[in-house]
Amino acid sequence: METSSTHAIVSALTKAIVEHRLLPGSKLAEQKLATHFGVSRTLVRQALFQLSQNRLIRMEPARGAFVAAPSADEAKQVFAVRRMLEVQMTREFVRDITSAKIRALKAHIKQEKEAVTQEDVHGRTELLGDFHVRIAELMGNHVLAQSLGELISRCALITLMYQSQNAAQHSADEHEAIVDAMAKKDENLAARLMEEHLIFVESSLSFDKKVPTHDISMALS
Amino acid sequence: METSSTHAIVSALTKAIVEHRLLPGSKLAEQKLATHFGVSRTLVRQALFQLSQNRLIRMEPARGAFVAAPSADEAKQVFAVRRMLEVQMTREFVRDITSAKIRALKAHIKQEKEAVTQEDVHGRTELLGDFHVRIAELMGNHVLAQSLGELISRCALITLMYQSQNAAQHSADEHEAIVDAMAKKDENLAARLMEEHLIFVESSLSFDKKVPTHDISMALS
DNA sequence: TCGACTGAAAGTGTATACACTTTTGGCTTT
DNA sequence: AAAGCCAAAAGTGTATACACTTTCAGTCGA
Repeated sequence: METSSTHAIVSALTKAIVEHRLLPGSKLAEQKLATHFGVSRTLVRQALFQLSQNRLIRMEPARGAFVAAPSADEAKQVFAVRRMLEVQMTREFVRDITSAKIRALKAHIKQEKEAVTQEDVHGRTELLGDFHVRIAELMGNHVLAQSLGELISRCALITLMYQSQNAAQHSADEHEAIVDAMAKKDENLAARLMEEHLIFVESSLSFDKKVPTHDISMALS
Repeated sequence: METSSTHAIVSALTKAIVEHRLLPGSKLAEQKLATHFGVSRTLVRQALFQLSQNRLIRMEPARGAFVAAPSADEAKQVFAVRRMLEVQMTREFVRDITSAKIRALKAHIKQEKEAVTQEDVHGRTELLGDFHVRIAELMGNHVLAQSLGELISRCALITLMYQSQNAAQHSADEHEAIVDAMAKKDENLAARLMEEHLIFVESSLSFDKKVPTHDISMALS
């Protein structure tokens, strides 16, 4: 099972949602998606179910699927979990660090900075989130990487909408400071910086904006 | 959408898998499940997809669904994530503790001990896992509770199979010690006990046993 | 006797059909 | 002109159909 068709649909929709080409609240009509992707509603439904489990969309009985619009409260909870997880992750990462891992993270940050200066909004948001997943992967813990990835894409729905370029620049700088502390094997400093970083990201969000909705085929084309 | 039929199937299968009435490796044939639950394959497939996302089953293309058999390595990773998450959770829980929360946890432990002395294997495993989720719920963080719940049911597949009554008794005792430390608002002690507890649970597992497979209708009846 | 072939049975993957619910647009009524 | 109402259109929820793949039993050949 799990033929690649549905996976392709999930990926395309995830990307569109996280990049805010599909805005929170947008209706995702099954038949429209089906014709867009050239498949039957069956596969679209499978994809939508999967997305609803990732909390990227919500499904209302007999009414259909809509792009999720996480509440401020939910966002706070997601960030609280990320802090719990990532502070400890940072500590364990430092305990088992190698120069190769440091190099990998520094290379990543270089990419981030380029995306920021080029004002590549989609690219930069993806990279800024990937930094955290990257650490998990470098630890070799795929379960951690997956869990964290889900949490991050869940709040990407929020961050991307409201993160200014300034904040993005700041994030990249903080990533750099974290890696520097890691390189010095200063576990406590790295952990503290990571915590402060997450607190900063969270505090830089504003939840009082109103968002319009969007046309599906335009967003996916 | 998300009509309750599929949810009922997911619950029934989850329970059967976690309680080891369906053993790792068992085939879950769609038509058999469909007739068992009195629905069409459509709904069964939805349920199976959901379970595969929770990693309770794995699906092979054109071959079908099988109860997952997590590897020792995967189990280690899951426990590593749990430690990261729960040590911090314990700290934050202590910071915001009330006597009502302590009472709730103590009541829970009482139930655990009863299940252990009555050798109620299914009940005790559920309760021992629920203790951890309960803490998350008492913090009011549903995201945390859900994430943790998924991790726990994922390794329930492992723990239940191999946990002896001795180990279960020991777990309940450790839960008690943790709550005592919490009640004293000793954040460091509570966190350390939680970490040691998780290390103990993990170390008490053995992965070298072989498991037979099972008949579906027998397991679900 | 054992292994390789073969065809039927069983099972999965996707599309379609159809009942039922929600939405929509216009018509009536006040 | 605005509110309520009804029928048609659109959309969701579940079952079924059908093509294709895997599995398995039985047969043939070495």
